[in-house]
Amino acid sequence: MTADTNAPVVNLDSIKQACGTCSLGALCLPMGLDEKDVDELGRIVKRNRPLHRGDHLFRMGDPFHSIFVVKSGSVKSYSSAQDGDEQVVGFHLPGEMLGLDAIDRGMHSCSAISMETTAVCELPFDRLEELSRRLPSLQHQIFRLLSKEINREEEMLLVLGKKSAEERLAAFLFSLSLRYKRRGYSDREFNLSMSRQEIGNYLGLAVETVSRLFTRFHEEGLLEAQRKHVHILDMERLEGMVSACSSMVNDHARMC
Amino acid sequence: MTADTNAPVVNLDSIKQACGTCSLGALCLPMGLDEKDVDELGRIVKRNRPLHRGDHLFRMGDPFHSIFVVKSGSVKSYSSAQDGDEQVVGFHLPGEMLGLDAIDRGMHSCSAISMETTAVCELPFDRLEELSRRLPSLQHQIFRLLSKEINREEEMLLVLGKKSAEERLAAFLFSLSLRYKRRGYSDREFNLSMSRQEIGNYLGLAVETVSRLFTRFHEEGLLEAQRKHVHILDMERLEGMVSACSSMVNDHARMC
DNA sequence: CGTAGCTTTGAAGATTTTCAACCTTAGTGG
DNA sequence: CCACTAAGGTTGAAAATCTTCAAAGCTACG
Repeated sequence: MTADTNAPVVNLDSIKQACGTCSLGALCLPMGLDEKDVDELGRIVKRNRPLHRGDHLFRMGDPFHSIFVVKSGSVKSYSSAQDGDEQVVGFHLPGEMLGLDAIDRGMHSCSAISMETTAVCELPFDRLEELSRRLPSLQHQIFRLLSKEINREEEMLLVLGKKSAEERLAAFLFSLSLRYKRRGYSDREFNLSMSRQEIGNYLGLAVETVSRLFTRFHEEGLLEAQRKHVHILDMERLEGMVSACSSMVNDHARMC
Repeated sequence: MTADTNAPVVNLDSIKQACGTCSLGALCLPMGLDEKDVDELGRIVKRNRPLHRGDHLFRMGDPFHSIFVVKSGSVKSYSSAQDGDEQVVGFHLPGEMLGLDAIDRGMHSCSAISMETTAVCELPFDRLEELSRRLPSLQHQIFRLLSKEINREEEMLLVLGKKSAEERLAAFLFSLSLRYKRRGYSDREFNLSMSRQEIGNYLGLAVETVSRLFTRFHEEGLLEAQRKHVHILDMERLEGMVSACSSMVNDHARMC
């Protein structure tokens, strides 16, 4: 099993090109900003030291200062009920943003934990807010970003409210596939950074159900799955299982 | 059965007072805006003719121009999967906002339909955006609004992902109660504007399950329910059933 | 006053969870 | 380098929850 299954298939330049105006390392920048604006935005970005697996980016109740963009690795955001078990709110892959739900109350309403070695950019929100006053296109971009996150969660409501266990897992895998593809990774072969338990906590299913579904998908020739490593064999059928519904094709808020 | 169970218990003035800077009829205005700003905001608000039961405010796919605030009545927003059955995304009561999910793609990603005679204010988003460039506190308010909607939906994810049918209905009723209370209506007695089917489509349950739960709640002395009319008898126990989880206490984005 | 549309109720069925046990793998320390 | 261990993953059987199907009751409205 190769260790770098998730390595880019296309080179960074072509991603940048596809994104329009990208810089700031892995951070995708809003389109519609000129070079000077991008510079200004670049100046407020903080680069933090990398997080290790299990490190918290923030915890529920922490005061809100910044939103974060995943540069590499992956982050899980989750809220936990009194009884201890967690509802995973989202898995954040490189290029995706988190912390947007904290703007309202000025504190984080869910926790975020690194699922592997992860690098993030930190965007202090007060600076971003101030900058967006002067840059209309940035303001618009942030409105869109927030709206995008609302959309993603509305799709998730549809999945949790209407879909069977099978459809949920299919939608989840298809969504992951799409998100990797968009970033130039393989859409057919990747390593999950989350456990079966965490997938269950995301999809509202018991671990055992998730495990059984992986087994069934395997038996049906839909995919090969050895623990974290997933190889999708029949993408069309997978898509068919998903697009019976409107799906889960959105990734998290991204700047482009 | 009185027709005006949902009539305000306190008078309008005291609601205004509680809201801070309220005007524009039933529309609550952002706090932190001075009178001049409020005037400016007031000038961009369009007042539409009232909607009748069954009128669409917008449909999925419609181009996005405005966000809406419910002044009186109630609106259901829903997305429908290919197979026809709908997932209710939210019920919008007076003072609550809808249409925020359309900003990202420039078109509505769900439909909104009036559940009874309803009055709404229309806020053209381009004007709002332009105005918020000049009014930092308005900009901040809109960021918060969008974030609040993300929060509400994250709570809903927790409900759909982790809660039993009983807990879901309890959370729903408790949430309604709280939202009515905040606006000066009775929190113990109100008329539902949605059918059992629509409640089911919101909570991810079959109609029959919803109906049976109402019956059970009635038998247990939790409430009296005659079709649309609900009288909560044991608020503490209801709250207990809900706060076992973190609940569904948020209403939709509101300006104050 | 009749009818259509909601609501309720019962019984059977399906899906998913729970409980319990066992298997596999990665990591640890001898 | 190997054995051990803990954590994660899988599997089976029983149980619970919820849905589906079918039918009947109620009520609002024309």
